[in-house]
Amino acid sequence: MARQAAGKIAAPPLEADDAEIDLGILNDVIGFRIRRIQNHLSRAFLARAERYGVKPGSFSAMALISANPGISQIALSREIGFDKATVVALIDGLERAGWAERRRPPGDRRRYALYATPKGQDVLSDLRAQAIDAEQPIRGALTAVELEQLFGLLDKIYASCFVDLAT
Amino acid sequence: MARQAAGKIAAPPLEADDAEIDLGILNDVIGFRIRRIQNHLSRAFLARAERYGVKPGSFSAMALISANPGISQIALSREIGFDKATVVALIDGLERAGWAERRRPPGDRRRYALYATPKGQDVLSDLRAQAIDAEQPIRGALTAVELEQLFGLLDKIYASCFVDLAT
DNA sequence: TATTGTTATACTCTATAACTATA
DNA sequence: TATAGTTATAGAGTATAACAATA
Repeated sequence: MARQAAGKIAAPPLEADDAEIDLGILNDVIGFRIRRIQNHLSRAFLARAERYGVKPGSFSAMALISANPGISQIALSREIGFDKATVVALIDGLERAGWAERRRPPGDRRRYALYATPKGQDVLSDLRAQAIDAEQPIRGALTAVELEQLFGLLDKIYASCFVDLAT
Repeated sequence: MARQAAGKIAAPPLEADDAEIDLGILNDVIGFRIRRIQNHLSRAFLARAERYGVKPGSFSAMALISANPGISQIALSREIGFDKATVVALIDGLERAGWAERRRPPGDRRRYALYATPKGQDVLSDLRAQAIDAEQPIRGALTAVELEQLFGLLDKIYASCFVDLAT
């Protein structure tokens, strides 16, 4: 509501526009409501992580590799929702940065086993801090109970995305 | 089941396949948890809405135009998070499809006032049904109370994205 | 034949910058 | 000078398809 952002000249006397926009039917569409939040979070995180040179997906990839040492590229691609071909360039970047590495596992010479390097672990730790920091406004606006509710709901919701596969 | 974290001795973990992937620190990152849900919803909706020829943003744009008759392109761009230049092509498409139209309002000949056509209203109604249908698995997995909790949390969360502007 | 990874390619989406016309 | 809209352009991001190596 308070328009005056610090530092600038008097706020442009925009007509009521902004604050009074009606979402209409979008109010009931979960996907829309979630997307605008995700857009904000994404931009806030990327702005903070800029100096690390992270690209969309590389943070997620690093986290998954770190948590699942030896994971294959194809399993990784499924988990982050990218095509396997896209993951190739992603891992190339991680290797160039020295954050992760490919190793040939003894059993199967088709696949690569992915591992995070110590340097990668450090960067990941920093990136996690940036991600949490970017979400601080949200965490600050919710009570501990609400935050717990949120994660519980996200659990249920994500699980529900796959139930129909079994029916 | 949890394989020794990155130990050097740790035997090559045979791929634990999808279901056993550990999210690691991503478990605590709201942005990641939200994004994977949004990805699913987005794809489910686009698959259903394919035959309408909707592009990303056109459903949101139609809903906002319909709920805010006479809205300007620039106000619309702010609301859906696109650049004003991007909105031009978006509205071009909506006009070509006969779903929306630009009118010059009497007061200010710089701006356009956007309106949904009757045909646009009909399509919007269909699209809304598709969106809700795409979300059906989620709605089915949540109780009425949980669904209400969800919308309440989304309200609070989105509002919190802007509070820092006032500080 | 199926699976993992790679390459080459093309397409979609979106922002940026410079411009016009109104105010 | 500031705002609404437009155009042209470039870039990021991603998928698709064909392929090689291995199983």
